[in-house]
Amino acid sequence: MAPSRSGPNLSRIATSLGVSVATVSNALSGKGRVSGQLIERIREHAAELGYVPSQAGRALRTGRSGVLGLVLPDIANPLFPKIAQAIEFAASAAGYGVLIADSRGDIATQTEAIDRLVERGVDGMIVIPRRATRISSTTCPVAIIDTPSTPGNTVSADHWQGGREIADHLADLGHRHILIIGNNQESSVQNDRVGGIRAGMRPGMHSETLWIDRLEQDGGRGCPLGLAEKARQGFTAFAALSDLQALRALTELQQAGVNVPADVSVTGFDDLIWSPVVTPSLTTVRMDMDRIAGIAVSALVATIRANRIREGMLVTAEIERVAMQLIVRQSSGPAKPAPETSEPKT
Amino acid sequence: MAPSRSGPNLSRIATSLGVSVATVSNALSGKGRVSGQLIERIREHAAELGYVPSQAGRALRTGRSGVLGLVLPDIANPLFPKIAQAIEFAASAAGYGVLIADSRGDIATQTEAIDRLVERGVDGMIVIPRRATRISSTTCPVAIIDTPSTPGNTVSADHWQGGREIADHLADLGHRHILIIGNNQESSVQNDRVGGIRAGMRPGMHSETLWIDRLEQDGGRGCPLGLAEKARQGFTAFAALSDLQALRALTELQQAGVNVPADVSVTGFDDLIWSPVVTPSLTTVRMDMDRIAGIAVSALVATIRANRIREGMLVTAEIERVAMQLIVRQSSGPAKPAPETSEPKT
DNA sequence: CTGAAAGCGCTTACAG
DNA sequence: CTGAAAGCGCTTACAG
Repeated sequence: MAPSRSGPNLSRIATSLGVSVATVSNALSGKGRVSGQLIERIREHAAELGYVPSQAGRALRTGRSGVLGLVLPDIANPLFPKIAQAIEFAASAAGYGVLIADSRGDIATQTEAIDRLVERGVDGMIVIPRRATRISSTTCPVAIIDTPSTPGNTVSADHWQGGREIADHLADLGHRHILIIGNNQESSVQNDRVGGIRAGMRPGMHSETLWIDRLEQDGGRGCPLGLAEKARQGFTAFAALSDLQALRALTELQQAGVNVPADVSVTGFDDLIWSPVVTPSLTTVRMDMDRIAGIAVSALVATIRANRIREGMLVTAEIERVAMQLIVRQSSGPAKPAPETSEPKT
Repeated sequence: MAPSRSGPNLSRIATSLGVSVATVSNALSGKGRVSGQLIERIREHAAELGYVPSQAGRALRTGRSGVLGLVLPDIANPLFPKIAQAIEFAASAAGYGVLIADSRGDIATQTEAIDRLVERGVDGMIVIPRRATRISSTTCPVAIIDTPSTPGNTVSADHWQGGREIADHLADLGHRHILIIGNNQESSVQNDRVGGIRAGMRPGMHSETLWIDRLEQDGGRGCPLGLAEKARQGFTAFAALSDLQALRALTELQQAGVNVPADVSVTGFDDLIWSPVVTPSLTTVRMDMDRIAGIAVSALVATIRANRIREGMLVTAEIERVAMQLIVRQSSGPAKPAPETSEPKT
């Protein structure tokens, strides 16, 4: 015999009330024609019994699980918790549960994670892909959150425009020599940001990009990036491609006795949790996670509602770009007039 | 008619192979007695067809969903992503999916989230409760991750012992006047940590606790904690109750021209992502998330496997405490001999 | 070793 | 307005 559930089911409510299960189902869902009075009685009784509908039964019957999958590369990376939260908000507002799968930054794991989600019967999924992965067609609708430079049905922040915001801000403050600090030349997000910053250079401005190998300091022993030296060479603004790198830059400069923002400005990207907490608080650029998550989830939900499941379905035909917003805090300020040499040595 | 799935089901494999669904099911699961040869044929054919078992059907039949719920207060809080990741690892290694529910720090939402997870048919759940919440008994096994000071079946890091590690470390370095910095007097985690630090004070040592109202700086305009002044008063060590506060302290001191670790030491808790990244890298105390998650998940899985679902079942009779580990980095060093006054003014 | 049958809980045409 | 019945896909005793 199949095991029965702990709680009451439709049939128990039905017999206990002397009506049919169909009527109970209709009354509870408000779908079939049931007299107002009976609806009342049934709902009351169901609540009394603490009836909880079985998702398994419903899913089997309707072919819908009411669950969305979320695949991300590494939730411990400080950028993703916010987006995961925004997706959970949006999904749960739309009545969906969220099944997470952390692909641990690994492509094979990502593929496997996607398969597992399909097995679990998700109605659709949102994938934040590992760097430049193409998602092989799956058996359910997929929305991708990535860079605009990724081809396909993607929603994303406009990282390039975010870069322009930074460039404009620094230009307005009179900075002419900008050191861009990144840690991953393969990242399309970082490349888009660099592209935006460069495109925002005005006549007489000049930028140079420093790629850091390792963000952590080796064994805690410290291996400075030589930023104080860069400041001496004439760079007055340090534009990091993420707040984590901005933090690295900010603290190294402070430790070296370079004052931020009096001597040099530091900016970041992403408005991560510590940005408003550090001294000086960090000027950065924020993406509207709620908006991005909302677009992805509602595109997904619309597809699920409209169509039956089809092979490798993608939910957005066009790429959606969501504007990033500049947050000016204390770490950026007017450029100091160049000291002796106006042209930094390279 | 009920909608049929996109992919093949047992019945299709069965007819296509001229055997019964029971045999196919047995062959695939390896349970009933099926001849080796037939098993081979069936599995091959299933793979060829790209058969994916329906979780809905299985769940309905077995009463198990193969999914665990994870309820947490705020996944954007930097402490939780790591634990969420560890839980996802452990669960997925045990063959379970993880449905997340972010309670947004709100107790009502937390209750609702738990109900929703039950509706979705999770086999068990892990709750990281909002501050000092008691979990009302639910219809499925529950494991709680919290402080040891929480009563009930809880697994947790030993925050008190973590505090002792910090106190011992600072004492060994010769520090006598310790300023403890916290931001939440209601938090049992922070109180346990304070308790541990205080308990580790040696004769001649003295500590004072500073509770910060707001971690962020108001509107980015800056509202210093007055730590430089505290340093002048004779405090040589600043023990923050979390790395975020440590970061606040570290950058404020640096900005004020106080050198860390030459002038004063700064320590944190939790080994968050930026701890090894800042200059100087941060001495902190780490909890073994993998261990905690492993204990919670395996206790849950064992309960699920052993018993049928019962009302408000709790999975661990005893509180499990997992030791925290001191990570010494550059932000802590030998105490400077006290300047003029050895007794700090309070 | 293999198959026929029941049943998990639900929803949805359809008949009354 | 209400009910009887079919069926979603699976697993598990049970019979052969």
